[in-house]
Amino acid sequence: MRRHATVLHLDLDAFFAAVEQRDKPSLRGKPVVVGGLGPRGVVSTASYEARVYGVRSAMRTAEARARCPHAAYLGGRFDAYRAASRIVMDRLRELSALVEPMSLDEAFVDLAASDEARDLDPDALHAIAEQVRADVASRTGGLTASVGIGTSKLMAKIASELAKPDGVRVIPPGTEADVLGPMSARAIPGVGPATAERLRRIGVTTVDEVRAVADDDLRSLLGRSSGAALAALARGIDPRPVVAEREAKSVSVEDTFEIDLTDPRVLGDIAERMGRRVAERLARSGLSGRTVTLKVRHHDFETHTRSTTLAGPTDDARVIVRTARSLLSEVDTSGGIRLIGVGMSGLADWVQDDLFSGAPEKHEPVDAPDPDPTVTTAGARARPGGPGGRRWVPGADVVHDEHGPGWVWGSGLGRVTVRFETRLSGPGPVRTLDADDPALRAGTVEA
DNA sequence: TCTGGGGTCCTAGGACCC
DNA sequence: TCTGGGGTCCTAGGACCC
Repeated sequence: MRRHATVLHLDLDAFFAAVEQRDKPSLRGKPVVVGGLGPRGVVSTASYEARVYGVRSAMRTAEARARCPHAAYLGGRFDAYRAASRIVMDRLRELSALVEPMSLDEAFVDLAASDEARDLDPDALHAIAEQVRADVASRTGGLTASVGIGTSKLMAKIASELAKPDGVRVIPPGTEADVLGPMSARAIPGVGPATAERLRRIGVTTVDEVRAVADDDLRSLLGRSSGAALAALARGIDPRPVVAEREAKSVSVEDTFEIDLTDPRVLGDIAERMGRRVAERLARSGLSGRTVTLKVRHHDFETHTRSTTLAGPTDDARVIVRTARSLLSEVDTSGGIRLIGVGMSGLADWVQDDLFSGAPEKHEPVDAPDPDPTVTTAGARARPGGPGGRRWVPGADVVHDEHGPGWVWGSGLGRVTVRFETRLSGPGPVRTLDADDPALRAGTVEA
């Protein structure tokens, strides 16, 4: 725990709704709800005027309409939100170089890395927070923010929550336990509905009561990692640093349909479009990924994922789309599907084309495919086999046809062997073709 | 007119390797 | 030939956050 309160947390009040009220004066002072407007939409943000009627984030929009029929219901204008967010984050970076945005409307700032915040007594911190809030309001055209300051991310976040709306709260060092103790265990980040229910069943509802539980008991109740984390957080111990840049670990796109869909061809086309969007976003970020995941939510909300890990990273829309389609073909859609999604993980910040050009542009690929790749699928393991030289074929480690994925099994003497197999179909056809066959690069080898 | 979209982290089991 | 422990990778699911 830090000896000084050097972590600041800023949270914009009812952000999306506030931007709408700022840009449309007729909405000021009135209930505004931003969220999905379709039959299956949910509330993203409710203005404070709408909250009076019990409208909350994550509530179904239909229920919000029932509670507050006279509110303005808006679908959201993310370009405007992004622009406002950028202004706020820039202001925070004037305060300290170490700013960690958590979302468009929220960020942590490490004041220990600040030139401005040298004086760390509570009154001085209060003044800094008020100055930031005033600047945010003037630069964004009137948006209000709540600011909390404490000795850790946990305490700063708790403080901004206590400051809401439109306020400041500093939790001085040494007072953490007093502030935290009487609060609901739900106030601790990481304690959601499921964890709160488990705690309730052993008679624990407040932070003080969490603190009274032996660490070992918390671990056996919640798992090793979560249990240990909760035991520490309940005591105000939170060593998590403020981190300015975090690398993305996955990229995904998903969509809930207005009505359940059953036609595999329609669903396949949707998966195709999603795969393309994932590829675009990867390419725009200069990323590629190895694991393609298909997410399917059935009519009854049963949700499943299916994934395939490729032998090497790609941002090729054709490969992503074919893999997603192949995964979808394993799913029974006859009962009705309400959502599908396509995602990519196992990201690398280089793309396979770099290998072709022979010159990695940004970084040396630290986890580049082994020159003699061993390819793993769920149920089948293939390794480059056969006598004679073997050669890595960039971009062609996985190819597809109607049999599912096919793996480059081995190559040599200018020839490449491709074996088609999936977990479901088992070993399939084998083809041998010239190493420079364009179908290899294109991933369109047929069995 | 039940339950969004984009993420992160954790757990657990099986396969495989040494 | 049998047994086994530790580490890593992969898949799937769950909880959580904003």
